[in-house]
Amino acid sequence: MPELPEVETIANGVHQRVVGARITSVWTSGKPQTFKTPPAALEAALSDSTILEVKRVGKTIVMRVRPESAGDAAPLDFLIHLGMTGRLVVATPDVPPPPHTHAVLSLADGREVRFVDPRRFGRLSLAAGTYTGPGAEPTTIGEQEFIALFRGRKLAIKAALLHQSLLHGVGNIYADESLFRAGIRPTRPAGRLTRAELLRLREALRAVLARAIQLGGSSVSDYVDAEGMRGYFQIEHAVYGRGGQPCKTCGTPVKKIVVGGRGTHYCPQCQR
DNA sequence: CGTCCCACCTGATTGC
DNA sequence: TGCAATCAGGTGGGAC
Repeated sequence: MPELPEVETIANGVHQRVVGARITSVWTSGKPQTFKTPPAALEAALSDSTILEVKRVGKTIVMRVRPESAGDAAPLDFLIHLGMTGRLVVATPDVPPPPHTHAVLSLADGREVRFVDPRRFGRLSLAAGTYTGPGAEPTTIGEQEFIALFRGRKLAIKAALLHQSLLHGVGNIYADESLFRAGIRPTRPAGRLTRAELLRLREALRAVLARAIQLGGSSVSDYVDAEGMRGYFQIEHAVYGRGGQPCKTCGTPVKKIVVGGRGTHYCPQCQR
């Protein structure tokens, strides 16, 4: 479900609500697929800890906690990956937990942080040290570093943008939207793009992500932030989800194809 | 190692 | 209306 702008919106919203709160106990559904760290270990590590910070790294929500019990215990990173349908919501116990709730952190003030995930593609785990993610941050990466990511690569630029060990945080929507804004066809081999095209792509990506964060992300079906609010960037989508409809720039029908197994949208006129 | 493709799940929508 | 097929914002592992 969520890509960088959606994950950032959720992380910021949860941070505002729970920073400084103390986790008193943890409940888990025990569904094995959801837990990269065994549920019992998660419950033990997070119970009686204080939430120092909630932030985004790539598409992962990082909840940094300090264990209370063991005096000078080092802070710990609790990682929440939302997969396609995951949600992280702050609620009060009088609101019944929705179906597919897989983890609940009970806070000392009575509120709960709930992880809900119908398709169970999401993952919960503890990081060994400070989590830095698998790749580079698309919002802050420099020009030379960006260009170097794609050198010599034969895969389609669209597929390369989705490769999290290169750039983390970019998903299907923002790959398509940034390629449109840069005027680059998604099927082009990544290593064949010119320096000028890659610089355009870097700028397009930064602009698209910044604008999407500003609008609270894209709500394509059921994505909501920590407060249950929808995002509004989908209104500004130029190509994603617009197959067959006229290009907003030139009127040519937007094409929908499959690249790297993912639905891919582009304008055959504007993107070369 | 780089790349491709499919499995992993549930639910909403489309099509017959 | 009813039921089956198709599709979905993501990853990770196996095959080549």
